Amino acid sequence: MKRSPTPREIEAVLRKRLREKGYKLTSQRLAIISLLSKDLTHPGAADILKKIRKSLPHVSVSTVYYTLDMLKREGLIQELEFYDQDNRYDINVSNHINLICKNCGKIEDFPGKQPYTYAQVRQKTDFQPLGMRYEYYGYCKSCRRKRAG
Amino acid sequence: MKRSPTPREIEAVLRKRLREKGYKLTSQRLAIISLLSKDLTHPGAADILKKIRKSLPHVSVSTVYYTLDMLKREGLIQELEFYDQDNRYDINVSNHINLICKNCGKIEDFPGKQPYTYAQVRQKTDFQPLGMRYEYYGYCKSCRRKRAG
DNA sequence: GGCACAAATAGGAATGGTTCCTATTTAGTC
DNA sequence: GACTAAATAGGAACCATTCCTATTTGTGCC
Repeated sequence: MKRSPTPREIEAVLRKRLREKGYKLTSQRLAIISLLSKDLTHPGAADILKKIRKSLPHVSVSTVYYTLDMLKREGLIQELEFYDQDNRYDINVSNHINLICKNCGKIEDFPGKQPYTYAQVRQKTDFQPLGMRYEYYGYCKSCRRKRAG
Repeated sequence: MKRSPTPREIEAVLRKRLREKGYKLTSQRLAIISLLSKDLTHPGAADILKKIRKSLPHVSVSTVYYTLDMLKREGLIQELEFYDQDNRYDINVSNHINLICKNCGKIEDFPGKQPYTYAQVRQKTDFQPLGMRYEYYGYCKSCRRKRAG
């Protein structure tokens, strides 16, 4: 059984990939990849900005977007768009199912596999998938508990 | 085997529901539900505005959004948010899978069933789903053909 | 260590889909 | 036809994201 990589290992891989591709390892970029390696709550651009400004107070909004866009283009992170919420960013580039709480905004990963493979979709419809999103909207355990009283 | 309702039947149901709930049947609303009953391409707000202005030239942007919001709140249509595209509106409120072409923007329905029921998700994770979205992004048949030459 | 240069950043302006505001208009009812 | 609450038109406001550009910074080289 293959264990999943630690935050430190994930971060090291990202640093290596960026260096290999000739990207400069600026303090802003290192802060962003370090954050995304550890924070698995799929933070949005505003969250990321707020958090990295704790160590780098003058980071600009445009730098965060520019960096996220670069990481996305390089396939190192995944950008997720959600219903009634800002975009979120996820270090997990594999396809998976998200459970999105309409009350607290938390996003969990669903422990189930992709139900139709790209090949199955292609075969059935002649549509060639390159990406997918699968999301459930509702209320998470703790928000249901609060509502019940 | 139950046949699917005709556009005329869908429209009649929407009119009936609105009247029952005490909504006024204005010319703008009738134009919008008539369009959504016939147009199964999941049009966006801008499309809808453009099309209904052919018969009602002074319809405002805000009316279109206000009406779509009302239909959505009443559960008569479904609002869909997409990656890199404006919102779209769909008369089909049942859960289904969309195939979205990254080239021409066309959205097809995938002829497969919902892979995890709400009950299954609830049971597995303690998360209570109320809605879902399942989408594949890629290239449709005709766009692949064009690209091949 | 210091230099040169392209790449990256900060800060602010611009964008554009959507929402908000409110005076005017209208569908439904009697 | 008149009344009234609901709906509409038009434009302003909003706000996440993108664009613009002068300044700063990492990297490679000496």
